[in-house]
Amino acid sequence: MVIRQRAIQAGEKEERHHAIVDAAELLLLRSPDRVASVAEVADEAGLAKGTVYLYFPGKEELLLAVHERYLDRFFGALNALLERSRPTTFDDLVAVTAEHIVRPPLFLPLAARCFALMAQSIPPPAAAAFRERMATRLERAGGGLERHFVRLRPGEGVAKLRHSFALIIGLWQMSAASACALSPTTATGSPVFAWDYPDELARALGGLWQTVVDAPSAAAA
Amino acid sequence: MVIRQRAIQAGEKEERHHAIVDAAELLLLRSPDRVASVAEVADEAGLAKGTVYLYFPGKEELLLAVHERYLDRFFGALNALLERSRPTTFDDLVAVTAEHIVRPPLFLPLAARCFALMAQSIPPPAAAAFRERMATRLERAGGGLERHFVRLRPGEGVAKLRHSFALIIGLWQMSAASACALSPTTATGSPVFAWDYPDELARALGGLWQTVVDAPSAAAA
Amino acid sequence: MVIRQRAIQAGEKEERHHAIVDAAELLLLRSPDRVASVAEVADEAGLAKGTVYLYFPGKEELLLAVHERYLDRFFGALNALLERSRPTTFDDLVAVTAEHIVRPPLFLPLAARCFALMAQSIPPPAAAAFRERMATRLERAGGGLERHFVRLRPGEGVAKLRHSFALIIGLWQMSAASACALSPTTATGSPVFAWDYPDELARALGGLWQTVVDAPSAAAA
Amino acid sequence: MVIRQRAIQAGEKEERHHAIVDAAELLLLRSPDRVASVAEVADEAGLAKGTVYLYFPGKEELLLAVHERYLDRFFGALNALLERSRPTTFDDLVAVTAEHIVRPPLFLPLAARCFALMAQSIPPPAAAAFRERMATRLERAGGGLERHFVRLRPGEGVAKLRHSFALIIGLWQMSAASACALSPTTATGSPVFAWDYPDELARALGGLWQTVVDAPSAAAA
DNA sequence: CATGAATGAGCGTTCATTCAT
DNA sequence: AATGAATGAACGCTCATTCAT
Repeated sequence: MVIRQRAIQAGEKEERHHAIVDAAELLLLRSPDRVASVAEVADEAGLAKGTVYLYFPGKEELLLAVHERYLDRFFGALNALLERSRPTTFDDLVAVTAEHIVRPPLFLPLAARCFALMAQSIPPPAAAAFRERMATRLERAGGGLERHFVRLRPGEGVAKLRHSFALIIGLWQMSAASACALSPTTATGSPVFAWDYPDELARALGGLWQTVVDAPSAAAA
Repeated sequence: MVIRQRAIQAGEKEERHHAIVDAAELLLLRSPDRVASVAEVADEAGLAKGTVYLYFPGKEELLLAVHERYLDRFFGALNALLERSRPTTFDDLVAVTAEHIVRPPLFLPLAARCFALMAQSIPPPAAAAFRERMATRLERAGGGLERHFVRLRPGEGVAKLRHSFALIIGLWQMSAASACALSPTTATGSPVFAWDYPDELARALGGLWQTVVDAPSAAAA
Repeated sequence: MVIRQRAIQAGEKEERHHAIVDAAELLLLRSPDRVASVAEVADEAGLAKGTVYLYFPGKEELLLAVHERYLDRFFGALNALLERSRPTTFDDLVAVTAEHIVRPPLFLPLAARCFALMAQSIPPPAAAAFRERMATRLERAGGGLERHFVRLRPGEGVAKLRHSFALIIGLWQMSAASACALSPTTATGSPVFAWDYPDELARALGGLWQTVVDAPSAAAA
Repeated sequence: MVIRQRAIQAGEKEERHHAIVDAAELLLLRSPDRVASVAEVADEAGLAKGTVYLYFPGKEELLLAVHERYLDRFFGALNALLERSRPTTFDDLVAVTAEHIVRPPLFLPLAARCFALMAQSIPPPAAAAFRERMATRLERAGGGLERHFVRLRPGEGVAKLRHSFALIIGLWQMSAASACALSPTTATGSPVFAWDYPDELARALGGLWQTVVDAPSAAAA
């Protein structure tokens, strides 16, 4: 095996951590239907299997790290949007969602898998730590939403975010489940399942946010 | 080595099929965190392992069959509601959901698992067949909704149903993921994740249906 | 892999069981310093790895089965000796020991390993079952000894047997530990460790049985 | 990343050596069923993993060092006993054995493990060196025994010691193997294995030494 | 001297699926 | 139709040891 430099400086250590997450992500992208084995991840990162375990307690946590990176990007963009001085519109929110959640091919399948992981394979302390980190981001974004959308009462920002996320995930799963049988032959019997995820999501979110967004002018009046 | 009667009669075949699904469901209920092996299911059903494969092409399809039975019960109740002569209220819908989706301990975890299955393990033809069967039920229920809720334009009944289902599933997964780390110590740092699924679901569905439901007087008029 | 006939008759099953134990024994003999992996054993037996687990709950039990077969042979010979009509002498006992314990190259190393196994890796119920089976043989042999050696009071037969076995095992371990460093260069500094196991064992057993054996004529007189 | 003083002084070197053995012993005592990893030992000693390898060629030798320390204590006490001016009785010997071998919770399990080690994992030169050191102690003690017990002919002192040691070790292993399955339920079918190690050992040693000890009057005469 | 990051061989076990009987 | 014996791929994790710094 290629012996890379040892990571002795703190910075180098973070780099290694990063490299492993990168490798895991790459492999996930390359074959979306299966989770790569730790051996494959290590190989892709140019490290030995054991080395992965110096940086992650286990395979689950590694997967979660990939997921968290995507979540961070999304929340980063969302909070940037909400903390600008300009007002934020519903369309802005949809755009951020499209950009960071719908467009990356990994976000949604990974999120779905990680929900399952959290509920069974991740050791409770790690799960709790993850949850706490997410809570911080959620609260910040929730507060931001309440500032921009005056119809949201205190606490409703976080709740709306939660419901939106649930909708995004749930709808994607239904879409993915439906889509699997469609590709080879386009012979779709019923049009009930022939819908496009991004469009349908926009409509669904529209329905969920309708009363919050509908007439900002009215609130201003 | 008990050699059972052959299930020659058509009725016996269906009975066997049923018995296997029953066994799978029972085992799923008995230990919710793991999926029973085919051997266990066969054992519970009083059959040999190989016999299960005479009735189901594989383990996935067996799981799907359990899921479908729950879905059938739900759609049966929903369609019964919508096809009565009396008007149906939003509260009626919530009640049916509570009764057939939230209350049974298996519906939601099974649904989440089956979505994942459909997207990767179920052979496309089987997935398509399942989808078709669901499509029938969905369309029927969607049409019923449009008759009872006049604000729903043609096609919106099915869409609203879809969105609701997505919300129900997505929110449950978030709830399950959060809940895992909470039980032992109630010391939750942030209240952002400390919520009750049924309550939160009611609120979320309320948000989604708000504009459809808001003015029942119109329907009465 | 070679697909052997399926073992459907009870006799065939025992044959398979036997074949696996044979394979394990052969591998143990071939490389005495390591325990073969289950894969190797299966391979040697011409079976698939999984098949081994149809016949043994785990690797430990397999090893124990090899050990037990040796023990059975020894106890078989010992009890045959004690249940003849002719009187049994101490030399007879030594001969049986030499034949079934000292001569087979596997008995002693395996016994030592199995003691360690019993104390940690074997699940208690299996260990208890093994112990019970041995208890039966021990008691029978102990009773036989008491009939042949009149100086042994009730219960002392089993005890003497136990002590003898402890001596046999313990001395062998000391011998094995000493021998390891002797083979390559015969340059033994001190003669304290330069002894031959069989000889030394005979002397040690002589010491242990001296008062039991010494003057049978006196007892007869 | 604490950088410790270099152990330049010879005294410091020995201290380090000692500290590592102490750590290993402590960990062995703390969890008797498993052998601590080198990392744990290093940690317990407040050193880095690599440092352990500056003081010991490998893990086995470390274990052996712990064992040897116990052996030294035993031989120290035994030789002190034998080199007093007062006569030594068999009961004195039993008492020393009880004090230094049976009572310390580590002696016997460690001895059993080390015998296995010697026979396979320890490199022959190290094993030979260990053997030599033990030979010295053994011969000295053997000679002492011959002075105190007149029935022992030249060379029999060492032999009797060897046999006793074999009996002590072997019987302990049988005891440990039997004990494992007894604790939870005292429902032991057969009493053949229900015996107490210290008692049984006393009886067994009594049998082995009987002819040597029997007539103390002769020594007194 | 001391460190600790990196290595990578090693292995028992499960279980969905097949197919000879 | 039913059985259940046989298959064999798949994989996470530990930990003694090395060696660059």
